Parts: sequence; structure tokens; C-alpha cells
Amino acid sequence: MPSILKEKGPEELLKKYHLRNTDCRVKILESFQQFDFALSQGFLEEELKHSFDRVTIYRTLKSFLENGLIHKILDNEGGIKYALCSDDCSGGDHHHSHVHFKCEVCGQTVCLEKSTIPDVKIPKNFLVDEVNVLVSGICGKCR
Amino acid sequence: MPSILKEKGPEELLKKYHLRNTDCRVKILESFQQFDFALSQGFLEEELKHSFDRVTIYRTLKSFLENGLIHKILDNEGGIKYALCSDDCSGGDHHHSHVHFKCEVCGQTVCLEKSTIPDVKIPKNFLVDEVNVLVSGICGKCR
DNA sequence: TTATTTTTGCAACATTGTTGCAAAAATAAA
DNA sequence: TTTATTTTTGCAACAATGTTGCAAAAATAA
Repeated sequence: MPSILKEKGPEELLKKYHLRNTDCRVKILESFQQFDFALSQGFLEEELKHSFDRVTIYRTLKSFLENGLIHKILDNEGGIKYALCSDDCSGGDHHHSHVHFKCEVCGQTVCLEKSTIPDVKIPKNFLVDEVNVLVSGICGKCR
Repeated sequence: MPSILKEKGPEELLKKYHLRNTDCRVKILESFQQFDFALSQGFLEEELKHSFDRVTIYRTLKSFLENGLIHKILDNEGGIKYALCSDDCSGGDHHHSHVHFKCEVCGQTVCLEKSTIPDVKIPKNFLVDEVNVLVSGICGKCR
């Protein structure tokens, strides 16, 4: 998967997105690049507990979200997870019609990059913005 | 839609599901029958604020969920909503591979009963339990 | 190097999820 | 129908998360 976001260094990315280069941002970007599953705020808090305040992490995620570096991933337990966007995500109102898989055993959510969103039939007078598919089950590792 | 859950009286339903007939349960079932969109715990709390404690509402929803009267509906803002199951939901490990539509204007989530879940391609070694599709956009009323 | 802008940490509060426990209500038994 | 048993409820309490305001600290621009 040829994603700038996953291959460029955090500092470089921040510059590209016109965000100030701060320790917290760099560390969070590193985490996203390090783990191959979607991260929750709680996970990052645990990961960076001794380095940054949870409000800072909260605001960093919010900022990354607004600037199109990461996107939200649905969760069937009310939580929200985040993952790096892929290249074709321009900031603002970009769409993330992805398929995600959540393993009920390990709890990890991964993006199924190869699975394309199928066509869903919607009433004619409805306007579709985004389609999110969350498949839950058991992942390869946990079987 | 021929759903027992939507047509039978609350008391009758509770008996059918071997749940004790209490005021709170009746009122919550009535709410689900009354509104044609998915309800959040917060909505029910507001609705029944002066009648029941929020913990009671929380536990009632949990009980309905476990007994297969209602099912969870994903939300793209971290919340969870609930709706009455349709007939074919036996208790326990029943599946709810539904398509839901959330309107970004009015915030309401409805079940698109006619839209069937499309086939999503998943890696061979993964085990699929449930597929949730959340389409967001603008609903007919809000356009 | 100084001025300006942004970010951070902390305090604080709201919402939701969750549990324990005694009182109240519902059902079963006598 | 009265009593015994089981379940549900309300309240207190705490955890996790979302959110804002504000002054101090850090990053960038001048």
C-alpha cells in the first residue's frame, strides 16, 4: 500500500500538513505507523501515559482528524478508533468508504484495503455521503 | 414489515420473552414502538427523565439486548443506538446484518429494511460473524 | 533575539458505562 | 390471598471519555 502517510517521517508529514512540529504529534504519528491496527484514544493514552496529558492526546487526534491525516473507524462497542488515511484523502470533506474488520477475540480492528465497498441500495430521495462497513468476527491470528 | 415486536403490546412481549412486567420496561418498549428511528440511551433518559433512574434504563436496555428484543446500531460519533429486532431474531447469538442510514442533518438513524447486506470479500482465514453497514448522508425529510 | 501564534497541562465539568447494595416490586408458592 | 422467593429499582459511587477555559510553555515568524 503506497501511502505517504505510512512512509514519510512524522516531522515531514507535519510540515506537509502545516501543523507545528511537537513531541506529542510526532509520537502519535509514530504510533500510528508502528501498529498495523486502528488505535483508540485509550490505547494512545496508555502508550504515552507518562509523556503527555490525555487532553493533549485528545486534541492531537482532533487536529489530525480535521486535517485529514487520520480517519475515524466505527466500533461496535461504542468506542471510536482511528487510523492513518491513505494518500487519496484530501483534507476536509474527504470520504472514507472503507471496509474494516474487528476481531472479537483480540479486539483489534484492521482496514481491509482490498475489500471494496459494495453497492448498497438506498431510497432514491436519500443523499449518500459515506458508507462504512464493519465486519466483526475472528481474525486470522486468533483462529 | 410484519414484526411481532412492533405490533404486540409491551406486556405481551415481556411475557413472551420471560421478562418481568415492570413500568420501566413497558415504557421503553412503548418508546421503541412509537419512534421509527433508532433510540440512544440518552434519548430514552430524556424521554423518561422524571420516571426512572438512568441506571435502570441502562440495565433495561442491557436486558433487552441479551434477550434479543433489541439490537445495537453503530454510530459514527461513538454513540450506540438501539432498535427493536425483527421477528427472525432468536435470542442469544442472532445476527443483525442490517443496513442503517444516519442522517447528518437530523441525526436520526433508520433501518433500511429493504437493503440487503452486500457480499464483502474477507481474507480466507478470517471468520465472519456479523456485517454492519452504516450509510451516512441526508435523509428524504431533510433534503 | 524578540514578537506572535499555537500547543500544552491542569482544573473542571458533562456524559456514559458499570457495580454493589438495600429497599421495593413482581412472581411463585403455600 | 397471604407469605416466601426472586428480580428489579434507585441511589451512591467510581471509571472512562468528551469537552472547554486559561495561563504557562513551546514553536514559528519577524
